[in-house]
Amino acid sequence: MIDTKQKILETAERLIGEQGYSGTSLRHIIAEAGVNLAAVHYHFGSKEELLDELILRKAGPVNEERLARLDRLQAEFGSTPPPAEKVLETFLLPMAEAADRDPQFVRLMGRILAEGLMPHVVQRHFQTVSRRMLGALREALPDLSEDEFLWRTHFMIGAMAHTMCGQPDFTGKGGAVGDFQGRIRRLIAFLNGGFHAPARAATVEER
Amino acid sequence: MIDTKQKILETAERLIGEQGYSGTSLRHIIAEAGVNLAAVHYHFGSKEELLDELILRKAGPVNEERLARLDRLQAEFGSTPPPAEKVLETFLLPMAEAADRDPQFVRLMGRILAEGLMPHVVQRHFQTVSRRMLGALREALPDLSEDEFLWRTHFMIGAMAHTMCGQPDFTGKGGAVGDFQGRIRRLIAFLNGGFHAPARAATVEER
DNA sequence: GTCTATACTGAGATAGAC
DNA sequence: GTCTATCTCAGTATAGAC
Repeated sequence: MIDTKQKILETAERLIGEQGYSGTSLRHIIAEAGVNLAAVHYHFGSKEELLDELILRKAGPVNEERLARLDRLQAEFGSTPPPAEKVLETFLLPMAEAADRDPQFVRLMGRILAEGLMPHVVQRHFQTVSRRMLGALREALPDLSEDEFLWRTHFMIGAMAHTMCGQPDFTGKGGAVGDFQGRIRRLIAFLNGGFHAPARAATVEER
Repeated sequence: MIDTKQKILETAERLIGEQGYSGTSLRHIIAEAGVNLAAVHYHFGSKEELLDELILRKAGPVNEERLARLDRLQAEFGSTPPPAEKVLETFLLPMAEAADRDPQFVRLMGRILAEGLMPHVVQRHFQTVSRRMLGALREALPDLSEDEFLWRTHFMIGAMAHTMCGQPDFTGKGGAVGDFQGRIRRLIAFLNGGFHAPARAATVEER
């Protein structure tokens, strides 16, 4: 049945989004999906390749949207590089919009990034978009040293991953659980401030 | 042998720091330490409690140093709240100094935070210091709304965790693997910029 | 009190029957 | 394509040796 593969994908996405990759066993997935354990290995090969397929299906459209928006942004600005905040928006807003449509997926991606698992899988699906985004960001921030810039993108990835898979402890008051766009707009403002901060480390230790 | 417990702790710290908590089996630990599997459960009860003991031994002194520095900082400033950057330093620098002495531990802690595992264990060891730090940070940033402040601390945790357990991809050039203090000073500058960013993402840059 | 030997359950993976 | 049976290795539990 073609349904089998689809049911595995849907169930895996939901459960991994809820409990993380390591926290979700194939046996849990197949029980909820009502399929046989060996079917997973027949259709995907391994648990890791199941995740790979999941990422491909969900992240692909988002990454295409990102590249399209960056194209438009750079065309709009012509020869002058677009400001960092605009670049951050083309990178982060498509994900936020996808998240409000499909919250499971973004939590899944956040968990993958945060857990640091399968870097080769992540790299394969995101290296094109990340190379272009970081290039555009670099042009917007020509005054930063190369090391400083790389570290700040590292900080950005960490903040982004953590934001994708969780929320702060709103003790007492509920705090909007959904509303990824609002959350991501806050993140963009924060990151923009961070990227434009004076680089004092560079003055303390020279490189 | 009393050495058994110590050997388990040392080996576990090293291996978990290298491969993560989930990626390190007890059987790998006991093989390297040259002890029996059941000895782990005799001394610690479970893999999770072994990690708990590890965190207690290593994070305890760092957290005491953090609180002591915050005390001194607040005493120094009297009734006016110390600026955010100073508060961030009292929170982050003790960890960086410990890291340059003992790199394994900070990578271990970063992995725990990033993997999002055992939140109750993390909470128990860090709730005192985090409550005081966030309180001091809040006083330094009275203009932020409560939600905005909470989200920004969330971004901070993500950037911090990611920075503790990894480094950017210095393609080609090596990039100092150690030097946690330099890395953390860069992070402090970045976070300080983020915390002081205008609350709503403006269409036009103003910095 | 400390540790060893051993067994139990559940994880991912695989071979082969249908 | 699907399913049963089985393999290895994970964390855990316990009885008993010293």
